[in-house]
Amino acid sequence: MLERKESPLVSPLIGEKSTIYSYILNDIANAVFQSGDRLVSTKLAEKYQTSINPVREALKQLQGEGFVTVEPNSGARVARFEYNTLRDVFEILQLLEPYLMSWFVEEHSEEDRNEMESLLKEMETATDQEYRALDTQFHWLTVKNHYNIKAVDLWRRNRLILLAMQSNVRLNTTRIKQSIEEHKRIISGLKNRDVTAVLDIMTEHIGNSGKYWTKYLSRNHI
Amino acid sequence: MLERKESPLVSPLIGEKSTIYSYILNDIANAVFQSGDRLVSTKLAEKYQTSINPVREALKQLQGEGFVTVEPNSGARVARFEYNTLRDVFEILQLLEPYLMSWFVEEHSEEDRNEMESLLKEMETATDQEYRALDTQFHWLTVKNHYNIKAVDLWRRNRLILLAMQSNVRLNTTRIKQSIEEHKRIISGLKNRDVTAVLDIMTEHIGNSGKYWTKYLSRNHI
DNA sequence: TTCATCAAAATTATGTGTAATTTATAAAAA
DNA sequence: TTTTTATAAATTACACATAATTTTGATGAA
Repeated sequence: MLERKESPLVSPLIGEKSTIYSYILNDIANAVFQSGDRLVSTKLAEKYQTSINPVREALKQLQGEGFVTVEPNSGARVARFEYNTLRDVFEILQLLEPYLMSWFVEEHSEEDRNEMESLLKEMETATDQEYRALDTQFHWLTVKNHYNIKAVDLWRRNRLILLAMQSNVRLNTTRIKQSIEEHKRIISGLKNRDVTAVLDIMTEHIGNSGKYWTKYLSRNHI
Repeated sequence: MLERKESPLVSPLIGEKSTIYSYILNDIANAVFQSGDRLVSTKLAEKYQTSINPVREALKQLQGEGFVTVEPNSGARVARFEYNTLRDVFEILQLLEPYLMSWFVEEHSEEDRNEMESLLKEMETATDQEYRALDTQFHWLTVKNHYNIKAVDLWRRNRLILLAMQSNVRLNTTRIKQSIEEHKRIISGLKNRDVTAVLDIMTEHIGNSGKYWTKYLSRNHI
């Protein structure tokens, strides 16, 4: 189709790579197209060197997945990611993560844990952009093999919305340090296969993250 | 577009009525199109008296929502609803229902409760087809006004999948009686605004329903 | 200035036609 | 008989064209 700068940030969460669908989703997740932006099919067709029909179909699919809203006779927009959305997404993740995680605690391999630890090492020296990518990889590792494909997909989509909302914003150092600490505790809980301990940390982890972002958003009147 | 027999069964869960999208979704939810059936765009265009582009777009949206699978260069099919799907759907509902319900316990009006009681009355004399419709209405009442739109939508979609899987099958009388009893207990819990009691009954209710259907499916090797 | 009105431009919605691809069918070879 | 291969039919994918609708912007009246 067209030259596209790679978006390594989101890659694990977006499967197929070379479709208009994934181009647009990448651009949404990386805030190239931001909350509320109009997605004009003719413009997109030009951008991706194709005709409008494939674009419209991609937009319809993204509408079905909740990333795009389509107003009849008025066109498509990036879904509005604002305060309420963030709250809703976090609350859904707070239901999903423990469910997905409890399976992982029992079933994960030592290999998984090693991979997590190497991710954690990278986190310690990462910039905030890199940190978000690593954090995503870390959690993706804990959900991607779960038997409930629908739940995994759900998690993935909500996580992408978070990424889209956050990619404009810098993480502060305190929150990163706190977050790394929480990841460490998760790993040690996994080592002991201690389900309740891990779930406790997880809920705390998501809760803290949620608090951080809702505070951020309310401070900035989004 | 075209004459369509109404599908009162699913109506509350499918919003807009006169689009190709909702026609197809209705037909899926009512098992006119069944699990795995091919959805040939030319045929559908003919059926709904339109061209293939709108059909393709509707199918793409349904793909995004998980009702349809699309294999490139091979076409669309109704998503496969089988044993694993049922398990996954029930497990997701088991996460969602308590979350949505706990809000309803606190916030519902007396009017809501009256409506639920009149639904319950109808249930006592309903055929199994009618029973499913009433049951759906009953639960829809408890979730539709929740502030978390994403969660509500999620519930709605999973519920539709259940309907699609079950619309072929007769409910037995014992299960209906048991189910009515559970509904009664839910209402009385609501009256007392007793969150924990209602949630307990809910988990039991979903659990029983899940058990019934997984048993049914495994017995019939689906 | 502010509001209402109307025409032009932009954009969406969808119908039609064609190339590319896959699937189905049947004949030929093992 | 079974497998392979070739051909025809069906179907998808997409470019293009046109109709319908909305948005924009200019003009004139209050």
